[in-house]
Amino acid sequence: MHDVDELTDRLRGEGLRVTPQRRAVMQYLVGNTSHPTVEAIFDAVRAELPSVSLKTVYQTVHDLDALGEVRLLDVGTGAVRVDPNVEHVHHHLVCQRCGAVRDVSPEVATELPAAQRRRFTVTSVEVIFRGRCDRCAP
Amino acid sequence: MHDVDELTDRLRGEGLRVTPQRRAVMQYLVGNTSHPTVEAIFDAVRAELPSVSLKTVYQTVHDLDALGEVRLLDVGTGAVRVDPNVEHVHHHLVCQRCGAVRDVSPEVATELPAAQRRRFTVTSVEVIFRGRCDRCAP
DNA sequence: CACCTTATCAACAATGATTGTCATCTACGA
DNA sequence: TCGTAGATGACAATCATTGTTGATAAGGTG
Ligand SMILES: [Mn+2]
Ligand SMILES: [Mn+2]
Ligand SMILES: [Zn+2]
Ligand SMILES: [Zn+2]
Repeated sequence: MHDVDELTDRLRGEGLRVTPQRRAVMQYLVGNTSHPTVEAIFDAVRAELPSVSLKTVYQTVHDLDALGEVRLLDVGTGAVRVDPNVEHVHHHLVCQRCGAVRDVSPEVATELPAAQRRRFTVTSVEVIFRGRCDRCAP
Repeated sequence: MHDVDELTDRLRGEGLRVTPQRRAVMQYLVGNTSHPTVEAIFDAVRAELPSVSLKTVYQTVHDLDALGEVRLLDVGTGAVRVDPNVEHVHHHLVCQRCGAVRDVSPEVATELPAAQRRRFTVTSVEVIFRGRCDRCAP
């Protein structure tokens, strides 16, 4: 994800307007590695802008997704997770107790077996390791 | 997944009762490779038993899941998919156009990189290949 | 085989995440 | 500065799923 200034330019370049709400969402996401839910972003932004609505956060997150500045992940924790790390291909660790999501480098080989490669055009591969994070280990 | 007779025994063994509705759900799932949604099972069963309720199908599917006779997959298509193939470890192809889900043999190496293996206890790995199935290819 | 207990049934309401509607407001290019 | 496309926020609606409940029926027991 780019920094807020560049994101501002990109939004305007698409004919979209840059509002304090959008700026606050972007600021919160830049460099964030926690894979927050929309709700979590909402709570963070509300600390600055108490009147912001959840709908606006959804809106902004979707616009950033359309620009390719974030990715929206469904890792099975109930709500979509927002991932600003779009620069590096990577996979995810999901703690099934606390819901924490962490990045995994893509050393894992994820080629579709040749037999099926002819009958399916793969556009993306998602690998999710589920288990317990160190803080939640028994 | 076992056959209907064995499933019947297993349910009774758990003190659960075997009803025509449950039998119909099980019959539909045995050998089914389509990864149906609960709604799809509901529609199929309703053809035989018009009075069956969606809740009952959810109920049955959850009981079968608790028995380990099916697995409930969230592959990001909106509704849970029911997978009676619990015998073989495998991963999934998901067509992003029609929602079809197909099995992939687990030839893919899915070991967590050593660096992170110490800080996370993996209990399951899910690999989802997304793209276009042959019927939906442009 | 009839009884009794208790799980199941089906209708209905409720949930939680997300999206749609719409009247009002505002950013920003002209 | 102005006009307007676009954003905002309050609110209702959606969709998959779960909770509740009175009525029903399975099946172990005698
Ligand atoms: Mn990530
Ligand atoms: Mn499968
Ligand atoms: Zn954890
Ligand atoms: Zn398809």
